[in-house]
Amino acid sequence: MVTLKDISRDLGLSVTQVSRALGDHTDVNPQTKQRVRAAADRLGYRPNAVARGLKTGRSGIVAMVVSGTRSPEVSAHLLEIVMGLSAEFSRIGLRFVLHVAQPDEDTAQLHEDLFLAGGIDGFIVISPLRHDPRIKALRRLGAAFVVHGRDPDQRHVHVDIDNHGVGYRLADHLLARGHRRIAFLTAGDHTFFSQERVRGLRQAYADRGLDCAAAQVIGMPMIAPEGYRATRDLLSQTQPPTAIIAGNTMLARGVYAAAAECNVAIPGELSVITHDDGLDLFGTDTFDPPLGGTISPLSDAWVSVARTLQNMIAAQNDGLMECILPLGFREGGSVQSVLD
Amino acid sequence: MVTLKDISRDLGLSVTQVSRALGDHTDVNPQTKQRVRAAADRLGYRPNAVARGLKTGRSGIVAMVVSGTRSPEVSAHLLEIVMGLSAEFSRIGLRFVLHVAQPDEDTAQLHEDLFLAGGIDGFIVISPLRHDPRIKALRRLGAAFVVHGRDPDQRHVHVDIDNHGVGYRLADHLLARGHRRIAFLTAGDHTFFSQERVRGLRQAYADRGLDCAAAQVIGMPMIAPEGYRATRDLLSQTQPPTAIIAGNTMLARGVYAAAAECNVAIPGELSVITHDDGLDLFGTDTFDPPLGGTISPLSDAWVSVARTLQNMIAAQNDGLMECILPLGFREGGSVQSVLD
DNA sequence: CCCTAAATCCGAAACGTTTCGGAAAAGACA
DNA sequence: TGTCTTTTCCGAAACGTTTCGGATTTAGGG
Repeated sequence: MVTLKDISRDLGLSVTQVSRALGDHTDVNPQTKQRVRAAADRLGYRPNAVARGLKTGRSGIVAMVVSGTRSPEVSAHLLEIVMGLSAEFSRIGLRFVLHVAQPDEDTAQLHEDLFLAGGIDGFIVISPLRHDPRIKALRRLGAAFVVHGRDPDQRHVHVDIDNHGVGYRLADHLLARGHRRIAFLTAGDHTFFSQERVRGLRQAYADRGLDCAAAQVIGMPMIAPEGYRATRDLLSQTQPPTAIIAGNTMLARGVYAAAAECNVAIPGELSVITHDDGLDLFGTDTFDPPLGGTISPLSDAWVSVARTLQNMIAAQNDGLMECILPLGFREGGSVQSVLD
Repeated sequence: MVTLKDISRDLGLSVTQVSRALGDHTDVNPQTKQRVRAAADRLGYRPNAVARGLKTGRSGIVAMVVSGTRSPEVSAHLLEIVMGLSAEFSRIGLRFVLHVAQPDEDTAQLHEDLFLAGGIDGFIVISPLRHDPRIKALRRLGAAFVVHGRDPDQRHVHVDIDNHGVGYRLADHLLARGHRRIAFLTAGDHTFFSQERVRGLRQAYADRGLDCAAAQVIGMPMIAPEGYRATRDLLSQTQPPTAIIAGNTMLARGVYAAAAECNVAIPGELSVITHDDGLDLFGTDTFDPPLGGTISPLSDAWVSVARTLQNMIAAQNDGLMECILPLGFREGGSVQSVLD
């Protein structure tokens, strides 16, 4: 391994000056810098991240811990998220690594172990639950971390979207077109984002003076097979809903499949609408008819997540920060009015 | 952060003795060990992995770099692999992390950067190509790594199965039951394992004095949609094959789907057989009729991979090691004889 | 009571880097 | 010539750990 000392010996300089030259500090002669850089190149010097980490207390590595899963969709979704985060972090000079835990492993403990061992500057937490134990652990440890989403039961830095707005706008879009019996396929009640969306939906009914009892809120894992199953059930009711809100595009995929199988035309006999997180996988443009709804690309979220975490690491910024990303809307062709 | 120095001060001992006590060395009084351990517990001491890494040159972290992908099946497959490796490494006290590269990123360069920065003891390489650039880079750097699979163009430590045997046994099993027109759905020719399997298949024909021209070898990405498409094509031939060998269970899934859609009965009108890597996802018991073929659980491979890498890291073992895992066979109910 | 060996301890150096405080040299100005 | 800046450099300490070599104490054997 080539070290600073090797370069300094080669050049007859002190280790100090070599370090400062490579770090482009001010108090080193410009042509000395050149010589040092040349020598470093020639000898194949690579700074030792471990030594640097010991001295500076920073490794340049951020991590995310996720639980393994059996669902191919969840895996694919997860990996696309990881790719997005990875790209964003490498853009700002940080390295992003993933630790995949066993499904039954205690991830809060894992975060703690990882943090206390040192060598990890910060963490990303996604899909927080209410009273999320990972967040609790990271807070207790004083670790730098940012959450994508929000746990209302604990204060923490987060990047999120306006989920109340998502529920409101999706419902309102349907209500404005005469729909009343609306089914809302969403996550279980253990997640805040789902609670918020439901609240938004109810608000939309209320703002129009309507009774939200006409809406059916159904919680489930947000993957295609569940959307399929729920839709089959819904369509076999005596009074099936005229519109379905799918919490994400995977659920929507299931809704489309079930509708096709039941010979229910979209949007003729059933309107469908979703929130689209902009992942390639299950993109709304792969739907026929094209799927409408709110849009907020995750790729935008990752930019904020990465930058925010970088700030926290650099500045020990303890001031609570929150970043709510804007919401778009795409008309699509999956909704039809039921007004006369 | 609680350090050895804190403990030593608390106990009136030297840092040396504290370190040795916690390391359970011989020349420290048993009851001193107790005191030290108690103090460490009480103060909440956690060894600093970075400092230890600087001193020992080992971090206890092994990594795998993979390219991101668009295919949900590949993602799911990958994540299950990662879970398996993760479990195995954590069992032997090493930490396994994943770095997901962009699809267009140079992974060989990434391995190099990661290694030269220090802090990573070894690497896992899966799905090697011929003349694999990652292997070339790791060899050049003298890094510890083990490959699952094999690149015959370079010497390296690897854990693999007998792929010639896989091809041979699968083909032989069908040939013994009278099949001659056999389609073999496998990976492209850029992978050694596929070449070997094909060689095995040809050998099986030859050993029976048969002309292997009756076999169709078709290369493709080994995922369900491709298996589906290929099977549709095959079944629409004027003389369709009487048996299909699917390179893995994902391909087999596609084969089953296509056969069902074409109203071709398995095994009545079409025999199917596969190599099963024992992943939960697409397990052979989820097939109807149950899918037969060779078996070699990847979970077994991970045990070897982890242990081998551990040895390499510990002992700088440069002696070329190779580990060929045994092959099982499961009869299943997906093959029928075409003999009179 | 002395000598040796075992048991138990400790100081100091090392890993490779960053950085603080100062030192030397050179030029500017009086 | 002497003083003051500016430029350019360097020694040494520090991060937290492991480990080598030696030091001190205690026990055992004669």
